[in-house]
Amino acid sequence: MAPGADLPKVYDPKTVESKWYQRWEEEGYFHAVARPGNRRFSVVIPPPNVTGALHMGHALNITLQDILVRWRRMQGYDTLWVPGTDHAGIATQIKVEENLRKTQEKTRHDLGRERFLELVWEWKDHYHANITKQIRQIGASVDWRRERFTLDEGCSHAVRTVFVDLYERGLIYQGSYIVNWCPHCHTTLSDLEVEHEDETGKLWHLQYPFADGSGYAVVATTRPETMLGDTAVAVNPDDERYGHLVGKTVILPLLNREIPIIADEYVDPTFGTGMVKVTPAHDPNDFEMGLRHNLAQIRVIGEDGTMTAEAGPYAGLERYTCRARVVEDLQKQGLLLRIDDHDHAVGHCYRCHNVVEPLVSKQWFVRMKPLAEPAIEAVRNGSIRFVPDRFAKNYMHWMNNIRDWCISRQLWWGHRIPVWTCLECQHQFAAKVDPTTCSKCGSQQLEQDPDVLDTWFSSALWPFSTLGWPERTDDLRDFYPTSVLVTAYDIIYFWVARMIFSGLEHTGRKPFHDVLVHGLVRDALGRKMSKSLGNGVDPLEVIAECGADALRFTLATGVAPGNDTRYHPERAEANRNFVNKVWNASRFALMNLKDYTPPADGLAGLQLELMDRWVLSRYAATAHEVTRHLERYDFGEAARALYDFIWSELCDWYIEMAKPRLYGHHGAERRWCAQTVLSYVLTHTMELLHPFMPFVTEEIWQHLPHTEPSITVAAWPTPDSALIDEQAVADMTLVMEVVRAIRNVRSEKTVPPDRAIQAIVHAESARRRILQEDESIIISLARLSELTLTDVSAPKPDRAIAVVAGGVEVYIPLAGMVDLQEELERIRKELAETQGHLQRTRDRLANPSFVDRAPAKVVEGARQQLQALEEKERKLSERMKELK
RNA sequence: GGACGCUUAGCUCAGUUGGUUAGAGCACUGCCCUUACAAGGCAGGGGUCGGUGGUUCGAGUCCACCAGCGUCCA
Repeated sequence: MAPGADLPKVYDPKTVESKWYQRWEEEGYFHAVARPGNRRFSVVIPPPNVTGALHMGHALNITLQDILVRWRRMQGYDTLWVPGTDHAGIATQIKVEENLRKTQEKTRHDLGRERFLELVWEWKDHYHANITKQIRQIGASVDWRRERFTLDEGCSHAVRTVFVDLYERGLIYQGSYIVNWCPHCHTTLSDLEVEHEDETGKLWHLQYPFADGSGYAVVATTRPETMLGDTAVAVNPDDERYGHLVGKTVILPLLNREIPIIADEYVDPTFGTGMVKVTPAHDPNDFEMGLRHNLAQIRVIGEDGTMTAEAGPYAGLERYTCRARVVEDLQKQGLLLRIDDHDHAVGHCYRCHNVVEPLVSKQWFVRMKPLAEPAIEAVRNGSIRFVPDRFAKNYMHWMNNIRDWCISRQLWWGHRIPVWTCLECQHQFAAKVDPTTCSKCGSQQLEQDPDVLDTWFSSALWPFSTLGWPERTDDLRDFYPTSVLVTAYDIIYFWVARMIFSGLEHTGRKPFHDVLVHGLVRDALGRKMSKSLGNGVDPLEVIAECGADALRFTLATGVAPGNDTRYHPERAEANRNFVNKVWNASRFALMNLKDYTPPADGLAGLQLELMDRWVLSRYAATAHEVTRHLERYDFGEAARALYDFIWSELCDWYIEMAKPRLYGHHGAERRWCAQTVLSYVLTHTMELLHPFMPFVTEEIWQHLPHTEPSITVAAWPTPDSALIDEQAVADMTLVMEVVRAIRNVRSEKTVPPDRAIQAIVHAESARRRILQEDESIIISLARLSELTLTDVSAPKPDRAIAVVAGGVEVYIPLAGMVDLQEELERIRKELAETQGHLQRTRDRLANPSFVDRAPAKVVEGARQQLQALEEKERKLSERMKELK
């Protein structure tokens, strides 16, 4: 497009965003190609739930990744960002089941496994289109040609391979252990999937009569219904109160079962009475105790949350109804000693939030200890780096205390466990390919395990399964290990830890170099966004209102590394305004670049003026700063540097200063020079801003002189350090200070903006020369009718307001507006401030320790400051005398 | 019980290896629809950085303890 095409006055994100994303995708800019010998940058997206909708957390996660990916792509890396989605076993199955119940009043069992799964796949296809569209709307520069799904053929193959390998090496085993059971979702959960919440409950003190009739053992419990499954009473072996009881038996009330009193270290003598009931089938600790003492496991609560036949007269009762009945019956029998209030942690299902029931069940587990060791080492020795590093501590703690991972789920939606049992010879074996005959006896009577794997089992393989593992693909060779994994801290254990040990175990290499951890997006009140609270903010709504660029910038600037952030609509609006500012500055530039032809040799050979050298220096410094911050994953700081440069320097000063030249008031040559600098700075600033705001920057950049077809593949700016010009910055500061001083006086005296006033500046020759060069700038920016520059020795004007700025005296004769008393007061105040500051600086420099020990640069800075302050004080004092 | 985080302007938050007079957005005050932008411009008010003690020439920044809030783990 030709430079200078007319642009609308207000930026409209909608048309621009859809247009460019489509173009980028069509042109294949996001498609990664590994060029021999080139640097690589690869990322796999944390796969969102395929049937979910993107929330603010995803938007943040995707934005941060996209900033990194776009930046590295521009830096020339072969950049791959693998997109994809997760089948999310429980969450998805629940949704489809609910829908089935609502629309057809059927359960999955009515349909049968095969038909039900067909339905889930349809459901998945429908929602998949939705979520990938959302990822596009945020602007994610992912390689759609490499999109993956955790249940697709390749991922499934990887899952099979891993499972069979671990199975055959004895690292996957089946066993009856106590597991977390969700009676609502009808499946086991891993320890991680249980959320503990403190609840106010009761502590019931129950009396179990000794079998010999010598009295009662008093036990305290928070779950009296489990007493039906008690198989012992335990005391601490060191508890002198009860030592003599060990070996005796009690009669379990209600069921009249005789159970032993045992001694076990686990019992806390200070809890309750120091005697506890032991229910090995329904409590993790009791389970362990049961194993140590060879106690029977009597399962009295069933998988649907009702009491089993073992509960005798209570069989069939719902667990809480049973609790009430047990308490009532014990009370009737006089065996309920008392009830205390008691706060305790209760486990809830992280999906449906019902109370989880610990029960003994036959499940599949991964033996974790051997897998954890290399995973611990990789983080310990820095091979894998957490950013911020404090998260490594959490990881280590969890890994060091890791327990075996229950991986079987009683669901249909997921990777079915690839284990078959021969109905003839009972041989059990795992297989990568569905077998038709028993590997031992050849029988065709095979039965596959009905359960599926924990969704996280497949997610754990994501960084390499998506690249083609276990095949030795080019992608695996070129892009694995991935560069960085970007994720929120709430899934470090669920996901990051499991990817690390899986990667190390199965590929022999770490899955990624860095783990960039970010926080959660909360609502304006600091609450976690959730469906039940209804406080979630839909990122797409924000995009509709403010544009994707504004949303991205809001998310990028609102975060400190690893910390949670609150979403405030006002901030998105503020950034929408920033996008509009960028738009309008560019619009102005383009209006003044209509007939512009850039020089062949860049900036060389231009007659650069002070303002040019200044803005180029500030631009170069900004470019270095942005790059430095990105290298440290400091998105917020990088964005802030750009925001400040663009708004406070480029817009507020450079563009304003350059206007007379751009309007041609100073001839064609000076106009062309200003055009060149403006075009250069704007173009490269758009490039720096592009990772944060991909859409608006592309739209603007396309209107500016360019060679590459798209800003997405433009080179990341690495400005020549020679552009850094400290002298220009210092000189420009003087000009700006003089302008500000005059504006300040105008404002205080409420001089109407359209009234031009006079100013007389007394300055020594060096400063006078600088001001002389930019005389016209000062005149236009401060709205002067006349600017007189004279030597400090010249007589001071009468009846003028005087201010000291940047080491020069500025006099503004305002006939009839100068109030002597007011003027004296103002100067007195400023003098006092100056003297205070001066005193502090003198004190510092008078301190030999400071002069000796502080870096030379700091001391030199203080000396210069002292000089400036002394000069200012002198001038103010003189003025004071004159007025008196 | 253990670990971690937070506490900075009225509100929400930044503050990169300790270094001048601590920043931003929103809100607030005054002037202005000046031909890029009123989703804007110019000028301004406002905080001593939760508390105490310490290290240091120098602490919002490092250390210790305390308080409040929050999160994770057990």
